[in-house]
Amino acid sequence: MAFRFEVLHTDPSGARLGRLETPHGIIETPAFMAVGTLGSVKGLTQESLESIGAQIILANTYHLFLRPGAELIREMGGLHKFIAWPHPILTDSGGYQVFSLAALRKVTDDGVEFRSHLDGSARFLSPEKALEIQIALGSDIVMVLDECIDSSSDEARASAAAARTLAWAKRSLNYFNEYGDASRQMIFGIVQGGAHRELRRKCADEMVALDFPGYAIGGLAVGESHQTTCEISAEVTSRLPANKPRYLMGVGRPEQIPDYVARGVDMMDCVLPTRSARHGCLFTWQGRLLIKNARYANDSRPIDPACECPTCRRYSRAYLRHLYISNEILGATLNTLHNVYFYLDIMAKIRKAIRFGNLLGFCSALQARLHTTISD
RNA sequence: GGACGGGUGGGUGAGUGGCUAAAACCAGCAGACUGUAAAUCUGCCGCUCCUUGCGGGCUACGGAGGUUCGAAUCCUCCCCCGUCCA
Repeated sequence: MAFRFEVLHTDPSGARLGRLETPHGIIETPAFMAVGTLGSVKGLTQESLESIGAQIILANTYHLFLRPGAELIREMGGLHKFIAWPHPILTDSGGYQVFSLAALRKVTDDGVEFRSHLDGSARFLSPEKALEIQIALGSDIVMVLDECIDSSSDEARASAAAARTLAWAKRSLNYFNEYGDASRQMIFGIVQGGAHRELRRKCADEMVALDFPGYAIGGLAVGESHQTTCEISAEVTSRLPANKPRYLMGVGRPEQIPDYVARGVDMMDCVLPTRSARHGCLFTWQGRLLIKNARYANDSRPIDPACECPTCRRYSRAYLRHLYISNEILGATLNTLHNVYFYLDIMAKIRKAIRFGNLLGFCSALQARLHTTISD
């Protein structure tokens, strides 16, 4: 069987240790997936991703559809070959762009009409089209097109988006069953419902009834409190089948990740480590470090003395600050390498904690300091 | 020696009587970033006082005088810089 997910161990908190086998490799869960929207984790080479143990990365259907186009990627032998990443890839459907590009799109029951941010041309993404593209890309995990809304949306709005997401999920599944290959790609349904528990429950139950091989929780961490994100996540995961992977989309901050894992989440992705790195915000076991701060001008220490990433093993804060201030590309690369390693390291430590049944102990130790900005 | 042009806050550089502590950009300082339209965005950036307010005082547009209720802006002289002519 090309895909196999198994839960190896469950922590008292509800956290799951698992492994997901795909045709391009195994993913140990809970897993963090670095975001490579355009087929590139910004600033990093595929070699460097491998060197820090990345097992899966994300790419984006909408963005690759605009450029270079799904057809070209298919001609080039598929996304894995095109980007020279022979390991697992998950493609997001473009559902998030429904949310983030609100000013440039129009949503109907049919699908989403986007005005391309590249050239202004009209582009249409339907559930079927999103699947067609992802099938052409050949990603290991494909996501259904969903309607992502602001978490402050009222119940009527959230209900409509959830209903649309559900209808689209059915169409997506039909399309995939007809044109896809379940031995080659795994399709995930996405639960919406805003910050409304009842809607989330309903959407989760109906999504489960469609019997997807995996489920995602979307539309969270888009403005609501962390507590709400946790509550909604717990609400949804409690309704999802235990033997299938759960993916909480778009989270989170380092100190929040264990909270999601404790709600039974197996997979996460977030632009925070990569974007923050480019913006000079580095994550450490002591909290966040803003490398451009003047206080690091002559600091010969590594970003985090407790970190064993390639950046910390070799380069000083002073040098990294210089690179950042001077706008040198290398700064973005080294910073990104550190932050992604840091996230992967958190996940490795979380998996270890789950194995020993002590995730909550790990959480409290971690969270006491991770939310701060360090100043030494 | 003569003719033009010009000297503005750390830098470049707008501004040609009050709306100017003085645009914009850069530099500097600080902050934000959660399925990436993001190597981006935001705030501060003369000194000082306090009841921290679209608050008060002081200093500031090469220098010194002057005109004016009011001058970076107009006039006079001086000092610098650039270009051209002797």
